[in-house]
Amino acid sequence: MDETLLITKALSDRTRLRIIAALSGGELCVCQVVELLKLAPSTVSKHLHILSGSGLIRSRKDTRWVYYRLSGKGSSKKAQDALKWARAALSGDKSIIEDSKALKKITRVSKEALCRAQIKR
Amino acid sequence: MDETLLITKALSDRTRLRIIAALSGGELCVCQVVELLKLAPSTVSKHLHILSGSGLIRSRKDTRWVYYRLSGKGSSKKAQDALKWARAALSGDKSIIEDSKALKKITRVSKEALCRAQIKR
DNA sequence: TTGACATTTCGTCATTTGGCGAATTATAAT
DNA sequence: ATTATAATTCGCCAAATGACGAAATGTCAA
Repeated sequence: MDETLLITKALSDRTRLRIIAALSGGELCVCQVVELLKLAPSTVSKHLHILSGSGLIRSRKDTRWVYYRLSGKGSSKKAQDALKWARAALSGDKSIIEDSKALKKITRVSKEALCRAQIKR
Repeated sequence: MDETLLITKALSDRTRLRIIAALSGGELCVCQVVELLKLAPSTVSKHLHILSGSGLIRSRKDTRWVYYRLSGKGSSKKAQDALKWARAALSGDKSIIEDSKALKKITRVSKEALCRAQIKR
């Protein structure tokens, strides 16, 4: 029951649902999620930590950046099924659609503005 | 997103997950759920209220007793799918199995001991 | 009608949660 | 080496949550 509870608790927050939906479009680095949510980096980091702990998302570190993605194969069936439900439940949601629009802009400019160092290489 | 959040919040508590699993065996009256959970009636009532508000369960009043059941057709697809996921996630869980054993005893004796008035009719 | 019972509502309290900024860690640029 | 950047951890605070008992509500029994 503990794993199930970790999952439902992870999904029981508006911000974390937004993160799940945002990651449905592919992996994002923390700074991009911060830009989308307009929350303090420390706050976002905590949410990502909670989602990670539930097995719903995974992280990968690339030099200075940490990228998060929805966890696919390799995660538990419970987590996969929960993700499937959550993504379906959120699809079509008004605020989620706005988020994905905002995300398009963010991923377009992030390489210049958000992560300036990245473009300089 | 609000309905989705109501559902995930409803599922994000150990006691409420136990209630969902308990109702998988069929409807129960509040006093039976109280007996199973060993919590104060007021506490159980509040949990049932939260689950009702999310659309995951429904109630029916029969004279002096109120019976709760998992909501089926007629509830939203989100709720139905969430229930399906939750029930699958909980099936086989150790503490849930113990609960269902305890429930067997409760439903067997409740008509005599728990709801004495009921047998007197 | 009076009393008993099932359930809910209300008020209270301790714990958890979500937010922030400051400090810390790790990595890259100068 | 020093500085700057991305992310995390820590400590703090306000708000939400889950527990209880007392009181209120509605229904049945005597």
